Amino acid sequence: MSLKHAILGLLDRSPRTGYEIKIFFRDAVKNFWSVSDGQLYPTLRSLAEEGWVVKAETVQDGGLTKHVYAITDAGRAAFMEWLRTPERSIPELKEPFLLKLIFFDRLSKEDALHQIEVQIRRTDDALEEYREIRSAHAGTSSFQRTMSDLGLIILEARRLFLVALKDMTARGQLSRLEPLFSDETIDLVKELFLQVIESVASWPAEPDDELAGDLTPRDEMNRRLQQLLVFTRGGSS
Amino acid sequence: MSLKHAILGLLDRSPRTGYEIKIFFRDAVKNFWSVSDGQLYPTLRSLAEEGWVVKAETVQDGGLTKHVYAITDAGRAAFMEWLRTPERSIPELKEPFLLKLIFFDRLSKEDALHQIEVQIRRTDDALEEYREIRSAHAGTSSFQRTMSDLGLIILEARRLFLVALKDMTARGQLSRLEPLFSDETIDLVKELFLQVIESVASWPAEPDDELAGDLTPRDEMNRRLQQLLVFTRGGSS
DNA sequence: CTACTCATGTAACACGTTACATGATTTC
DNA sequence: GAAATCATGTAACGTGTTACATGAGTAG
Repeated sequence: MSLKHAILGLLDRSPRTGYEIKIFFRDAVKNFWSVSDGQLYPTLRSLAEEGWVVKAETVQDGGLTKHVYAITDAGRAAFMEWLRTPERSIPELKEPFLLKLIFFDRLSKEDALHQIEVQIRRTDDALEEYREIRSAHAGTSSFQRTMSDLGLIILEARRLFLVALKDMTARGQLSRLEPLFSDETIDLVKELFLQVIESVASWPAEPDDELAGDLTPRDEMNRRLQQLLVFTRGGSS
Repeated sequence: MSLKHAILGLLDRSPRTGYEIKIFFRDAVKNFWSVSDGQLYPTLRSLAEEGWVVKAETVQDGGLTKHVYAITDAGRAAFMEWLRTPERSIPELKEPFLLKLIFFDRLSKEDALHQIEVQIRRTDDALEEYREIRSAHAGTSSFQRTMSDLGLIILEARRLFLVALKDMTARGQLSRLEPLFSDETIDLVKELFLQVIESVASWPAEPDDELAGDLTPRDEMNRRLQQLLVFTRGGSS
């Protein structure tokens, strides 16, 4: 169970109360893995029963009762074993919207378009939240922070799909027996991604602070991408 | 519950057996929404109890017992109500791998890299499966078919993230206080996506089969993207 | 004095997985 | 004759949500 082990990981950093763990999942892991009260507190009890955590302290902070949990050696061992075990699967795209999409031919064009628009709005909302997370993390550094990078890039891809789908639906062109994106388009997007990766890979292995004022490989990549956009815009027929 | 209503949608197309529904979820909705036997058969019974489906026929096909289910008027009404109700939320990125990633600073560089590589391999496997679905759907047309477009574009984005993460990890550059992708990179990728969308939007409203031999807007877009790739490759410093 | 946040929990339910159980037909 | 596929189901368990329940402190 991932949640149990993630809680152990937090307690391994420092002992904390159920409420503090709750705040972490509400704010720090926002949009990734939400945890309800009805799941968190029973999980803490279950962790205690397994001997992986102990209720270290019960503080009476001005009438309020706080239970501070701490990890045990057994808990630490269980956590590290979980952490070292690679995840061997990736999740399905199990969205209720996609299940509904199968039957969209039964809807009027107006109904279908409206539903796709709602999805685009929700995607934009989520993008906005990820941008906020990114801002909040600015100047910090960790694996955790990179998660907002994934959120942004995945949601932009999702948005691309939805807008293209909306467009094709509006024009009634889903009957043209062609995919939304051609194989060539997918391959080209893939190629573009590869170029981004190559640019990242061309960063110097040793950070060289003395060159801070100069053009970094990242700047260079952005300059190239920028030019590329001007190029395609200008070449529009 | 989405599954119940999706089953109703299938039965609304034509009556079928539990096994036929099972095959649909195994093959047609592969990688999107898998359903186990232990969930399917109880769900069918529950649908019957609610009066949304009826066991229309029990065929003794050479010793094998087949139960053919058919949708009722009440079932049809429930299905259409579900179908017409827009999904007001989008799913979280609830991947066990991401929960683990929070604590990757506790792993050795080798362990971290290995785990990221496993994820990349699984992503490639899934991409391969989506390409197969695309091929299987070639020449057909429906909303359902577009789902593989989403799968491909989302997985390519995921792959971009993983490879960049692996690269930064290998170089120990996650401590450089900079995001995996800069704001500019995200904006530029977004711009590129917008151009793909614009190209899709510029398709003629009326399919004109007589121009089939000519350069379609899609071909035109691919030509531009191709040029763009040559341009950035050539401009490499 | 009202509403919100802090703080902790329980109970019922919903959804989903895994393992088990049975038995016939078809393919190698 | 062994293995895979066709065909249907049950039981136990794991995970997660929603609603409920309680009570103190703090900001408007």
